[in-house]
Amino acid sequence: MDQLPAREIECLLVLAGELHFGRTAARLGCSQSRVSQLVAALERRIGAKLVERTSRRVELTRFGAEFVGEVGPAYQRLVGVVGQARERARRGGLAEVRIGFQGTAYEEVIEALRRFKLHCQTSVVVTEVPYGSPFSAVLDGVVDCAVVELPVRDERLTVGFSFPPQDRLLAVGAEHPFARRERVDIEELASVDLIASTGEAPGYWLAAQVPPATPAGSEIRSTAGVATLQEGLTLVAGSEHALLLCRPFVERSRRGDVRYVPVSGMEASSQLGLVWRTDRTTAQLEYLARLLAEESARASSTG
Amino acid sequence: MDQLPAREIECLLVLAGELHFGRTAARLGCSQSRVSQLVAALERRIGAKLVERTSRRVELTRFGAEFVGEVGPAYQRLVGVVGQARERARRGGLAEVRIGFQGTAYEEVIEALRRFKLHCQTSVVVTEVPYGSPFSAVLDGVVDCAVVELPVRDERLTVGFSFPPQDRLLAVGAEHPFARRERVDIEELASVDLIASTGEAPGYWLAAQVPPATPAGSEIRSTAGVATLQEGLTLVAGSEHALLLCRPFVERSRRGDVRYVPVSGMEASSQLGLVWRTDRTTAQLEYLARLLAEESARASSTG
DNA sequence: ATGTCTTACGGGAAACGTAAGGATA
DNA sequence: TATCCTTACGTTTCCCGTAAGACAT
Repeated sequence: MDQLPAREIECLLVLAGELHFGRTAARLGCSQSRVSQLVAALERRIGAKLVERTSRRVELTRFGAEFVGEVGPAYQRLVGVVGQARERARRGGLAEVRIGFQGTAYEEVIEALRRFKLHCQTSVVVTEVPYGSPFSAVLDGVVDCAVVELPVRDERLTVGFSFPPQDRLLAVGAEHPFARRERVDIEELASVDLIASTGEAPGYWLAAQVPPATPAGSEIRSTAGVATLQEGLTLVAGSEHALLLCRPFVERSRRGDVRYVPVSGMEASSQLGLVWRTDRTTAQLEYLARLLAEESARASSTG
Repeated sequence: MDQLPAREIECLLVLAGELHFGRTAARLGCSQSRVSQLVAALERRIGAKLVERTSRRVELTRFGAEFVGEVGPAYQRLVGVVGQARERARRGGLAEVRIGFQGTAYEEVIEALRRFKLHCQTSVVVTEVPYGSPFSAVLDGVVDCAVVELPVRDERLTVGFSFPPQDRLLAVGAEHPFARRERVDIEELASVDLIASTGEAPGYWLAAQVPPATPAGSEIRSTAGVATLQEGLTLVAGSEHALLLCRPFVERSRRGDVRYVPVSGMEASSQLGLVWRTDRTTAQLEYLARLLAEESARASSTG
């Protein structure tokens, strides 16, 4: 099987419209004889006369007309696809951007995505990434970027934007000793059993989410692990375990059988950020980061 | 706008499947370095990295994967269309054959068409051509061939097959002097007013359908013309005009207000034939002619 | 005679392979 | 070191334009 004769097809399609070798040559930007050669070559390749031509008249054969009718759309489609790809590349973007989220998305993120889709003319696919493995999906290329809990210390990952830090609350069951407290001190965490995340997250990240010790050095117990925060809440509701949560998540998932207690000394200890693979940095992702920054600034000034 | 990079696209598609330059080169029948060059050229042309490659690992970029997903189907479709055209050309046929009929088609013609469609894998479009202009549609290329009344004396037209000659009957109104006759002699046509065909048919053809004189030399009047035979019958029914018809047509269109009288001396004077443009003779049309011959022979032997 | 398509032919670009280079495991 | 992709460079192909030829009006 030999090569697709793109030039010859292009030539035939133009000739089918012009029915004149000279004008066809002009539109193609080549010599008239070249048109003759191309058409002849295509006819040889196909094995049938496509164009009926005397020195005075040019018209398509019935076979040629049929061929043009079939090849034309297919050819135009292929040209269009390549052209669109060029265009997208010029604007540095993908046609479909897949974004992962840990838990749920802020309102300002939703608004940023709306503007992003509009401006970049891309479709956005939102996926939830496991709470315990925030980076795997990004590193594996399952998503193009993700909004995840920081910190990220990985050469392969870039943090395009960091949201303002948020407070952390301690979630405990209604029967828990801390359930009625207005506030607990961070050193008091030594007396609870914190729920950890199970997953492929690196140690430094897990330690940031579930501190292994208080600032004073007392060890913090952790005998249970969960894959998602919802699982964690369910576990909290019916046990002595406790769970550290950021404020935005708490506001989105209050439930009656769980109490949320501020922790003194942990103010502004939770921070979300937009992360992507460093080797897949694109203008498009950087633009998304900028949009998030704008929307975040707007939200903090009006809210 | 420059050329469609068919080779580069083909190469990328194979590489997307193999994820290995060496195997891709083997499948393409070219050198490994050529694969590298082609991919690099395509990336330069598109303006984006399509393939992530180290000396140890080859994988598509997200952008590349998207591009392959779009280009692949379009490319395969175009290749397929060209290939199908080649195949059709090899078997010498059209994908859609348009056949014209004067009046209606015989049963044996229908059967021949059925076999034709099956064997040549073509679709058949049946059109009615004006009775008075049987050749125009063929010459203009509106139909690829036509079953029409002979004779045809035209260099530009080929008669692929002639049906057996059929008798002609004289159609007259119920009140016409000949209405109750068992038979009329051809010389008696001098006393009727024959309906002629209006259209672009050549003189010799019109004369054959509506003789201007009897064999003995008496002139035959003709003061009215119609475009179709149905019009002619309607005219006959309510006037003194008469109309010459072939027997198959009479059998298919009897009406109560018209009488059909055999004409002595005009036996076997009507003949249908399959006609096409000489300069568009194809094996496919010749095959259709052969099928008609077979079916015609079968019909005359069994009927 | 003029406009139009085809054929012949030569120059030059680019398609391609070989071989050397460089990176990774 | 072995594998595998890239780069450099020379060869060959064939792309393409010029010019002459053929044909119809």
